[in-house]
Amino acid sequence: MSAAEETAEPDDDTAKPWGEVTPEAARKLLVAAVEAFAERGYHATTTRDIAGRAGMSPAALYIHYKTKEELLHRISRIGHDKALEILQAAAEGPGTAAERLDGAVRSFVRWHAERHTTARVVQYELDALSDEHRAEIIELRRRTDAAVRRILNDGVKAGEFDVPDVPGTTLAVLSLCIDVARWFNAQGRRTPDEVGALYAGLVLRMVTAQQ
Amino acid sequence: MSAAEETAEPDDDTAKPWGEVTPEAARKLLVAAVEAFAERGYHATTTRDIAGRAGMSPAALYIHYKTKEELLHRISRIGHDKALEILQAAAEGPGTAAERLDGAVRSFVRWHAERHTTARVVQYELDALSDEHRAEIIELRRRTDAAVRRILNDGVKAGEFDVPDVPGTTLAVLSLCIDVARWFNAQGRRTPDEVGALYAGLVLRMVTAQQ
DNA sequence: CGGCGCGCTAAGCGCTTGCTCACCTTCGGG
DNA sequence: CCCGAAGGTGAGCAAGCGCTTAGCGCGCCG
Repeated sequence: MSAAEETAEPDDDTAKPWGEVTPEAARKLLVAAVEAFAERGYHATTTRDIAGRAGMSPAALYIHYKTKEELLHRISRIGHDKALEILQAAAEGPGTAAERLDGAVRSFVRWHAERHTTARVVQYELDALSDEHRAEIIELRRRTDAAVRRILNDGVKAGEFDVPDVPGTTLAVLSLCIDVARWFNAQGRRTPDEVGALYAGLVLRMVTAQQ
Repeated sequence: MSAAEETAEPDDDTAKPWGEVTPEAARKLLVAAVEAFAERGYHATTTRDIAGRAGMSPAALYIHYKTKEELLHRISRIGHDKALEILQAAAEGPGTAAERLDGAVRSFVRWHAERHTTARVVQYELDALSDEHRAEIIELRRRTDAAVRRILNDGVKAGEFDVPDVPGTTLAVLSLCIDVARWFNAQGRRTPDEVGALYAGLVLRMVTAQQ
């Protein structure tokens, strides 16, 4: 398994979204599950539906995953890892706090728009996870929150931002970005880039001193 | 049925949330369904669970509602009516655009926080509705959107606001408010009033000219 | 005070669910 | 050239699902 992973290029997870899921059949099943969960929700999706979308028999699912919940966990875990990676890269990057916040919101929103099927599963199907799996994911979300809070704190310290309630504003910024997954429609008028630019501008106004 | 409704005071739907659902047993079932749908989601909730929470047998549900989906529709319809009422009252009220926007966000957020179980069902279980019922609800949401957009347009016309993209900003404002239903926790540190005040302040910064 | 109708229940029907199991194919190594 | 592991299938099991139906208790009207 790790030998197969090494044959892939190291950075192709942006180009090929589920490149880290290694047996071909397991990836096909996982992609099918993402689509189905995003469309109908976890509980309304049957294992027969997932297998059918992947062009396989229902039993094939259980060769690669122990349960339907394990499939959801794999999706949620990989998605949260990606989300955290995006925000931490923005938080630890160069530039002023304003520039980093702009980049963070822009890329986080773009991810929620471009990959809104995945994001929908990642953000709205937490309750369906088992207790242990949910706890693991919640820890990742805590770190996501911390990355944004760090940018805001930096900006306040540098005098760039005027933010009376940093934790509350962190919540609002993440909230705004995450909700994109709920309403974004690929057939709609706005491209992911446009939404990212719009939202980054709005967030910067929220934190900038009013004069 | 209308005779029974007339015996209630005209304005008690704020004090007694589901006062408009008239046979006592039907209301108990609906309240139980709201709790169950909010906790587990529509598809993961069984009719036995709803009836059990209401202290009745599973069959009792079908005396008052034709199907489980009809229950969801009743909840969604009443909830959307209430949400629209809140925003239209704010939009058509007196005061400057800034004052009306402040009031709109404050009361809309407060509703999503205080009644976050109901709001969660209303905002996140649209997909489970039948096609006709979903179309009816989407029309209500269009009007909700229009109420906020009207405030923003008024503010721009009056020179109070600097909003380059009114439809996009309308989306963002509603998005911010709606997402409260996802994360709000009654055991958390913030009261609905505090969140409403915080969010109203952030939204005003989003639309106010920067100078 | 008899009986009628309404609100409710116990039991269960037909179906779908997540998941299993016996079996089949394919294919690289001795 | 056969063999065993890996990956797949068809059929089906037990459990749980939404919903129905036959019948029960009880308040109300003649």
